[in-house]
Amino acid sequence: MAKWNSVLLIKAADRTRDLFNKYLKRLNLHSKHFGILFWLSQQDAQSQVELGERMRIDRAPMVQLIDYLEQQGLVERTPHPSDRRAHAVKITNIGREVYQQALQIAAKVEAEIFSSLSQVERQQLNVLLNRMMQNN
Amino acid sequence: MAKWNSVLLIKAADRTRDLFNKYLKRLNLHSKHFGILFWLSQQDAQSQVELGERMRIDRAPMVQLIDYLEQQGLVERTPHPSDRRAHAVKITNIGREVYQQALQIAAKVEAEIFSSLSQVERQQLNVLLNRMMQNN
DNA sequence: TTATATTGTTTATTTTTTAAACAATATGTT
DNA sequence: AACATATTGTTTAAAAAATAAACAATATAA
Repeated sequence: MAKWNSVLLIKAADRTRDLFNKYLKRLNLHSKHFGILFWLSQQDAQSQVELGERMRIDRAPMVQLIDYLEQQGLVERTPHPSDRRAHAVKITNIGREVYQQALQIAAKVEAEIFSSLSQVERQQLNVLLNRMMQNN
Repeated sequence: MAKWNSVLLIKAADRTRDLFNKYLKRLNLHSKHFGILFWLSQQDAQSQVELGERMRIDRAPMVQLIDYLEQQGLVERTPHPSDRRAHAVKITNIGREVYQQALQIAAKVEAEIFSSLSQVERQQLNVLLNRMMQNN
């Protein structure tokens, strides 16, 4: 009986997201919020549309997510240097601190979710997933 | 810069599900419907709660999903042999046919999603994901 | 027997998504 | 320059989905 990678992939991801969301509640955050902080920590001062493209979130719901993070003081909307329509969303110092805590949670989730895999296997998985996601 | 397996996993799964849903529209199905047919083809005559447990879907929305599949003639509710509260949901002959077509779509999705991985790597991924999902 | 739990269902509530419209600005074309 | 078209962020409305609560029927446990 063949086991479909796509089925397994979706199942594993659902479980991971659920667990992550469960733990993130302690920081009053959702995995989508984490995603934004993640991408901003990769590259600061992105527009809302840019963030949405990376996260496959439409700009309409993105407004609320940024609203929430801004309200929590974790990011701020600043004028975009080259496009007056857009905002350059920046992570704040507090945002960086909270993101560090979120990273610890992420580490905990990883430890839990991938507990049945050895370090080498986790690295293997990383290589495979990275390759899959290469084109965008 | 560390890439988190959990982040990659969720992203890969989202992309996979989106693509699968896109193709499944041709059969007027959703990936959740496919999931039900998948599990019924693994083991027929399961109760709605059983199916829901496997798929992490509450019994309330499960009612509608089964309604839809029944309406399409792909499954039928039959009396449960040992529990008069429950239904034994069975896949029909038509359901089996449509499921075969859905499998072809799944194969196409797999081919597309995992195109950057070799056969050996796909097998590797399969082993890793299976191990992760082992406990339940 | 009685109390408690479970299955399937319906209804209502809440949350999310998606779509549509808008002003401001940007880009592309003539 | 002038014009048409596209894009960004936002709000609002509409649609879809998830969650919760309640219920009858039946099952299980005390």
